[in-house]
Amino acid sequence: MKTKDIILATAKEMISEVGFHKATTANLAKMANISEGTIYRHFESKEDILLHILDALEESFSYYIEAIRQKLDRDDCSIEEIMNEYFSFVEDNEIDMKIMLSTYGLLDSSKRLMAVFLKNLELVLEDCIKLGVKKGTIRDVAVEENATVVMTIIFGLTRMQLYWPDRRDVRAEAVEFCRRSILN
Amino acid sequence: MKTKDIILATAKEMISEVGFHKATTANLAKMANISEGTIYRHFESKEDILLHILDALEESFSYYIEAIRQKLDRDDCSIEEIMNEYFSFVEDNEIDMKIMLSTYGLLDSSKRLMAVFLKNLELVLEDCIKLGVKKGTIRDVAVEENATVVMTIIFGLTRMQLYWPDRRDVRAEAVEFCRRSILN
Amino acid sequence: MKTKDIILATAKEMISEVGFHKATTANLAKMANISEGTIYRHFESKEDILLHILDALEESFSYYIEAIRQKLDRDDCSIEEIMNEYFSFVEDNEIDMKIMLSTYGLLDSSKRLMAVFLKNLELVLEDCIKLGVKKGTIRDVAVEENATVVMTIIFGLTRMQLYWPDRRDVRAEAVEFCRRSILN
Amino acid sequence: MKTKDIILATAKEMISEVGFHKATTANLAKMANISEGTIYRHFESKEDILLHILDALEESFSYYIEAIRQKLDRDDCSIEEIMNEYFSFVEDNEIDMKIMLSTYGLLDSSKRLMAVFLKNLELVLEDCIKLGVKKGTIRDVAVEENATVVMTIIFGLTRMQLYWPDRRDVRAEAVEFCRRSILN
DNA sequence: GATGAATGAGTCTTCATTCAT
DNA sequence: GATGAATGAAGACTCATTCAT
Repeated sequence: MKTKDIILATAKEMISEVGFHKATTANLAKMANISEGTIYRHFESKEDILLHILDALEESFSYYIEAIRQKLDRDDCSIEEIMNEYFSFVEDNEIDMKIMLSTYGLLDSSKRLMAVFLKNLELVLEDCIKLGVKKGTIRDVAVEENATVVMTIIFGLTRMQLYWPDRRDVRAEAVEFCRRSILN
Repeated sequence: MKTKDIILATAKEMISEVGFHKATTANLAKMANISEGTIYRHFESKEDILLHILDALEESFSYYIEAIRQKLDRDDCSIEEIMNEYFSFVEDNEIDMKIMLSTYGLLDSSKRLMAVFLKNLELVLEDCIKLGVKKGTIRDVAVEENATVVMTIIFGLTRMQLYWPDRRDVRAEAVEFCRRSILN
Repeated sequence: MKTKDIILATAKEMISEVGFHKATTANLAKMANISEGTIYRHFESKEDILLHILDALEESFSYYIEAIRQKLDRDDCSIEEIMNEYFSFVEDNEIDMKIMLSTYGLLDSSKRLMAVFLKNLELVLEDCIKLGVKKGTIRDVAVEENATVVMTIIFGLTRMQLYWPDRRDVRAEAVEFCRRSILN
Repeated sequence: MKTKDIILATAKEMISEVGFHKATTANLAKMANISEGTIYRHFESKEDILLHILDALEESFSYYIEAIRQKLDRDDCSIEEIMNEYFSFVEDNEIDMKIMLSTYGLLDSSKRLMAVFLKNLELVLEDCIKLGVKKGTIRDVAVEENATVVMTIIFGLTRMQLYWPDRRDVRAEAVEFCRRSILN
């Protein structure tokens, strides 16, 4: 494992656990078993580390969205699929997601990325609902508003899952909840 | 207005706007038109200020819960009422809510208070659903799981509302969404 | 003596002796018997200290120039007087002058101030020579060019005096040198 | 061009442009298209590079002085010749001269070399004036003091020329100025 | 000879907290 | 109660130098 990746991995762990501010360069260096100076050989600044983490997450997310889009194009995608795949995505990117959520307000990039998440999730849900309404599998509800509601539910659920892992996992019930509400 | 309240009010504004870390005691003193030393005559530490803010919020929340409970006792409370009243509560305590949400992860007290919010909201929803099921106004769904789902929706929605005020307000649609899902 | 003045005085001494770079905030604090933090209560940055020193020097210089100008207005000023008074000025502001000369190249303000010195000295010499030529006490030489030459001599001499105090003091001979060259 | 010479040439350029402190080994390596480690294969330290530059300048200067000395021995040298040849010397060694002048105060070697410049210039001027006085071409002035004055003028002029290249060039007028003052 | 990653001491700066007045 | 100057520990970052390859 390259030093840069060690730094990145250690930083991910630290930031997700104690937050960006308490993840100091001194602690990071100690935990990664490198010197503080080495951090700056691989990253321009402490913020730059965060940027790299967020960039990687953005790329991962774009793949998820791309996969959903392809299914939508093949007319082969349901709300529950979007939800479940997103739940999987979050599980696979747990640490990065926590970092994005916890650095919102600290960094423009973080806020921007979160907007990308919200917008894209909303758009695929819109398209999916539109399709469902046309096919008759989904009730004739206001498309945009309901897409936003479902997006909000998804987002709220994953946040709960990430930050309160001890709580009852209701993702499956949430899917059912949505099905009952908008499926014919 | 007493000095202590001036400090509290100024701190609220600053913390909700720039976050706990960037709200320095120096800035706080300047904005409150007092000296830095005075802060420490009224509070033990910077963290202590936050604690006071959270305590006040907890008290406000307890009134809200109490009101709901009384309605429940009179058998006079619906899911939408709980939701709408909570939305009102959040609107009335916008700044404090933002502070709680943004200091989660920084302070144990903050996390504890949030657990109080989640738990209480969940409990009243549970009772409300139980009652509804008994009365036949609500479908025969798993009570606890659905209470958790609705709670998650409510919580996700208010966070969205607080942090993305520019986004479409879908609180009314969300209420409808829930009604369709669990009402008979 | 106020803390700010203690810092300023200590900084002057240190910078003039070891240079701006080696005059670290840690050393400054130690030598001034204060903590490093105190420096930043009185100055915005290390550079800001230097700026204060240069500003004070600029003000002192403006008084010197003003005095010369008044003499010129009264038609009561000779080249040797300008030279001797400037030598006195430099002696009185020895440390500050050394700082200006040694921070040239580090700071725009320093370069700017030096330009002020050169220009003003040059201008009063020009006026003085012009007057002398008119009165017939000075030979009919190119005014501007000779003013520049004399200014350069003065400036070179004072630098030598400041940085090589062990060298033979030839300020008096330099005055004579100039008199022989341009006086009738 | 050998690696050592590339380093030397690049260092000269950098140091004269941005100063010794801002000319970091990292930048130097980058600009010279070598690795940082290579610098230390050819020089003991960053300071050592400066030493080499100064040594080379000292050697060049010794040739200039040697040439003047030979003319003096042939009784074939005037003050203006010494001045003009020195001006040429400085023009030919502009960068090195700037480095010496700007590192004075940073390095003992630099100060020592400057003393060599001053002393040698002074000595040849002394001998030249002595000769002139004997031959009757120069007035009967105090030899040593006037040598020092002329040396100071020369040194001040070249510094001005190097650091304020935009200023009016008065080297020719300065020569005239000196001629008027001490020539018969 | 050359590389370039790694080092760690040192730099400026910030900020919650204390205390004499 | 109030002040505000002083503190000092800790923060992010820099850079000359080393060393295994």
